[in-house]
Amino acid sequence: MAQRGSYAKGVAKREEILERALEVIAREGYRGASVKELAEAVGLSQAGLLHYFDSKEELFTEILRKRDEVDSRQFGPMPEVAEATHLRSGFVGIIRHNAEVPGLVQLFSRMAVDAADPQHPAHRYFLDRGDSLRETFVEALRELQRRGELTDVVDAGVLARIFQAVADGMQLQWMQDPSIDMAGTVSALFDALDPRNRKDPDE
Amino acid sequence: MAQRGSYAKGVAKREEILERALEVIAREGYRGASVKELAEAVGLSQAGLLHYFDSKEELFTEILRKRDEVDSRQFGPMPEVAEATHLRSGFVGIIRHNAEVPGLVQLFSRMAVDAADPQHPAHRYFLDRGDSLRETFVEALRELQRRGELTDVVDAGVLARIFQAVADGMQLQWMQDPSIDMAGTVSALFDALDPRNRKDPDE
DNA sequence: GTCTATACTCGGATAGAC
DNA sequence: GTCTATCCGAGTATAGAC
Repeated sequence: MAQRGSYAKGVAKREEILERALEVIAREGYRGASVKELAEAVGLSQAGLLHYFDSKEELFTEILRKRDEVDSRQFGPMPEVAEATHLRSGFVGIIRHNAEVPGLVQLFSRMAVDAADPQHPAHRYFLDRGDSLRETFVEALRELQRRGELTDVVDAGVLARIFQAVADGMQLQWMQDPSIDMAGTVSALFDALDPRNRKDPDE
Repeated sequence: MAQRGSYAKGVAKREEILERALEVIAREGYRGASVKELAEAVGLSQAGLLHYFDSKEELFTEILRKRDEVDSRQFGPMPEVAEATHLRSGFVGIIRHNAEVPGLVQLFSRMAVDAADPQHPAHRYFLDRGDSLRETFVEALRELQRRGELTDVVDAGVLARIFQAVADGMQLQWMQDPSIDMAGTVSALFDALDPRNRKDPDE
């Protein structure tokens, strides 16, 4: 099951399910939802939904994957965001968008914790996602450093980790108190790390 | 119950239980532990343990509180860490210490997600803890800004949020991959935000 | 392919004996 | 104050009919 190779089982339907699940969770939130709840929201019985996935954990992992896929379509493929000039606006834009879909933020954070267990289906997902995110970042950050728009006191790889951590950490704060400005705070970090903002007034 | 007022029920024992729980979780890790598991590890039956707490959620919330209490004893009371000069070393020290107690990091992160629900007993805990952490930080950060050791491009309150987010976010990354250097990365952020590191070589 | 029905497990809570 | 025993609900997974 779940294998796309050979003659996969209802791949199209599967994708459709994931997209619907995504909408539902984004709109109605995620509170440790059970398979049954999600199934009904998607218009299937619990058993019917699990027909397409091996387990609950796999199901939710696939939802996260689908989300990345959808996002990267909407916000332009990563390569584009990767361009140094658009890194900041692209990143901040995604975060601003996330503030519109609290359910997905919760799902992501919850899974991130559960997936700490190397046995969890989402474990590899998070590792790979982190790697690729930082890869994209490092490239763009290096370019910014070359241009003198970003501090070069710290290695770009470390800065990439920091940006990732800030984004994830701000989500935690925001879940407790949705009134805070996730995107604005991350944006401020770019300012704080821009050496040009610190030249003496008599430039 | 759980009220310290009037004639509390075995307050001493309660505290002892929390301290033991802390040790056990720190040492043996936390994998969404059940009350029963924890109870046995602490030398009680499930019912025996729940005699001291209203519910599982309340129990684990209290464990987090106890942890803060213990930590603040070990690392000097917050007021001391709050001193600008020691902010960085104090903060980084705590993070380094956290890397020695993975179970507590997991418990904290897990609870942070669950407590997004305003009904959760730990909801207030996280709000208050965040407030007080940032309060402490803001004071010290302002002093650093005055001394010219920290960028003043961004408001100290925002910087405080950023530091909190980085610490929390690095924990998530570290749970996935314990080989990364949480403390070192946070430390690097201090460097990156220090304007003195950016003066021209011909100072 | 999808449903209904059910089996099974786990975990939290509670009653009641000692 | 602590235990044993039990209850109950939730939730996943699976069997089997249609």
